[in-house]
Amino acid sequence: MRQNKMLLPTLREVPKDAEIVSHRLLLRAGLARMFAAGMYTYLPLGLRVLRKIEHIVREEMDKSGAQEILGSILQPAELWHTTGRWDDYGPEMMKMKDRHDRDFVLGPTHEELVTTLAKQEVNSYKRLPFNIYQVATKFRDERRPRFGMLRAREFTMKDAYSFHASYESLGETYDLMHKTYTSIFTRLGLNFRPVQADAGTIGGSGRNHEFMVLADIGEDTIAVCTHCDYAANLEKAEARYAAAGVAPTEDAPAYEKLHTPEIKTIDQLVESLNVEANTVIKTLVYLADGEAVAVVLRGDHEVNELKLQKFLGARTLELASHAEIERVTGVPSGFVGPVGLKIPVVIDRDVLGVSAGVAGANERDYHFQNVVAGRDFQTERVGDLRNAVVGDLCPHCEEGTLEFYRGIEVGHIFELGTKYSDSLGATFLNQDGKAQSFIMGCYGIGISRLITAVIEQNNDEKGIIWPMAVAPYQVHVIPVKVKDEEQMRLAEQLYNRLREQGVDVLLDDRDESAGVKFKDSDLIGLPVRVTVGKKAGEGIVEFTVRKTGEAKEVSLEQAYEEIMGLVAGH
RNA sequence: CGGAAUGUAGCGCAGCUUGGUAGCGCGCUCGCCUUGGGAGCGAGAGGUCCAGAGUUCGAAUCUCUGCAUUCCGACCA
Repeated sequence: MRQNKMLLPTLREVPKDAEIVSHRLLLRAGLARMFAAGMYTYLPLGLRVLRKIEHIVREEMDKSGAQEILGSILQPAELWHTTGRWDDYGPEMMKMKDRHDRDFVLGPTHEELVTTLAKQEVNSYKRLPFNIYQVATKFRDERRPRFGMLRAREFTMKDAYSFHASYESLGETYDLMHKTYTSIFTRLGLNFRPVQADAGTIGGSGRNHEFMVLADIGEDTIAVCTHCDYAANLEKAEARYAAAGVAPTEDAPAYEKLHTPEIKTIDQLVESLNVEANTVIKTLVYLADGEAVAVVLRGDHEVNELKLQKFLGARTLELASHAEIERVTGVPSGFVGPVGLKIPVVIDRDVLGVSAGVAGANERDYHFQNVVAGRDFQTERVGDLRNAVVGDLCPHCEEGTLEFYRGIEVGHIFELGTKYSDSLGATFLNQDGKAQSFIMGCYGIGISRLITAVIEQNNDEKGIIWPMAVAPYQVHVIPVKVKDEEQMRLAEQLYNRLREQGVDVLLDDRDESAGVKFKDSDLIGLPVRVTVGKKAGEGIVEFTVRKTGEAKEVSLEQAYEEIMGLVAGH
């Protein structure tokens, strides 16, 4: 491609609404433009990156034996009513009506559609297992689109769905997809981790893993063991309970009341009573399916609402407001405690290790000290209800502790089981001649999100540093002075020769100053640059690797050989 | 959905307090000059000042309402 007429609008100044590095570079390097929150137009350069990522994903999926289809994005509401997800997904879905006032959905994911397809077209165990996928646009009406393309309302996703006659078969395909995803993200040059996660509204009965690209701007926190390969999303991460830390209750003195006017928060307690936060017993009030329940935690811990919801078996869970707290407990928030509390109480197990704690007295402006779990309040319902914290013991091995990273979720794989086939009545005849629900798995990759992830992990103060595998062009050829016939002739010669060999080359044939060309070249970040300058007459050019900045003067022939070596395999 | 900020030329911003001819830098067009790190000189083009209503002789500026974008949180995956 010649740069002169290309729609490649690089920006010198940073658009003020872009805060994170990848978003700024996306705009500055002329890859895409935003027209409304969470909606982007890919420009030529950005589209090439998207296509290259898609290509790698397709190659690896095809290699795994999966078959590509393309489903309708517009879907009738009935499908979603049948599985109950019209309500479960709720406002996250883009909904619309046609001229007959019938409801439709712009698909946020395609389990309903593909399961229905299988129901209609496959009716024998002899056709199983199979795995079908598509690369398609998805719509989600996000409450808050942000971070550029990281959380968009319209985005490109690869989604795959596998169908099986047995759980063994599902497990095999799940493992294969795990391997396939690992190959894909490795080829993209990403630093990533597969982690255990929550299945969310996709649901499912079996295993599920998220593939996380490590990056500070990631929206998720992941807990990783220092010793073994345990890694989990914080929403899911367990901490091994150190039972040895439980103190004997007999030794503690009886609890007594303290006057603590206007002392409501843990921080205030820690300061005014001169105690450690880990000896404070805090009590939060939640509404689980509308019923009040008190959650008791150590002062330095945070409740994990997913764990709590599962522990309670609740369908909905929300933190009670100050008014509701006072209504159900009779005490203003800040002074609620487990001793003598009237509403049901659940306790995080680490509270059992607090030997003589400080807790709310269920009376305005008073706390108790020397409170002991089991002696002073009931401990019938105890569980792991808190977020793991740095330094917690690994739940998986004997030696490690947990450390935290931020991650961008770029893939998620699920063992679904029969959730969708059951509700949609998607069955096949098994070997015994009986109707059986398909056993399913599903596997997603956020293709457009990967662009953000790649940029986030591959940039410097000058711009993007594309890995060869996804670079929009592999080589940037820059004649410094386009009016110099010698320079242009040499540059064109290299450009044409590389193109004939199938190398993606961008030729900067703009009549711009050298400075402008170099700045743009660094910003766009193609892996290799060949500068044709003053020594063009001698057949000498400069060969530069963007990543290392390493530059050397070589003959045109040497430059060609170096490039062919670097692009080999891509 | 709660909190905060911002909206003026393609991009980045000033002007608003104290109402009176809409400005700067970059980019863009033309000419000259220049071509190894966002050059220089000269001449130009480009604006419903987010929208609507109000106050006023007069509103980018004051008031109200709405919309949009961004950030924090909640939420989602």
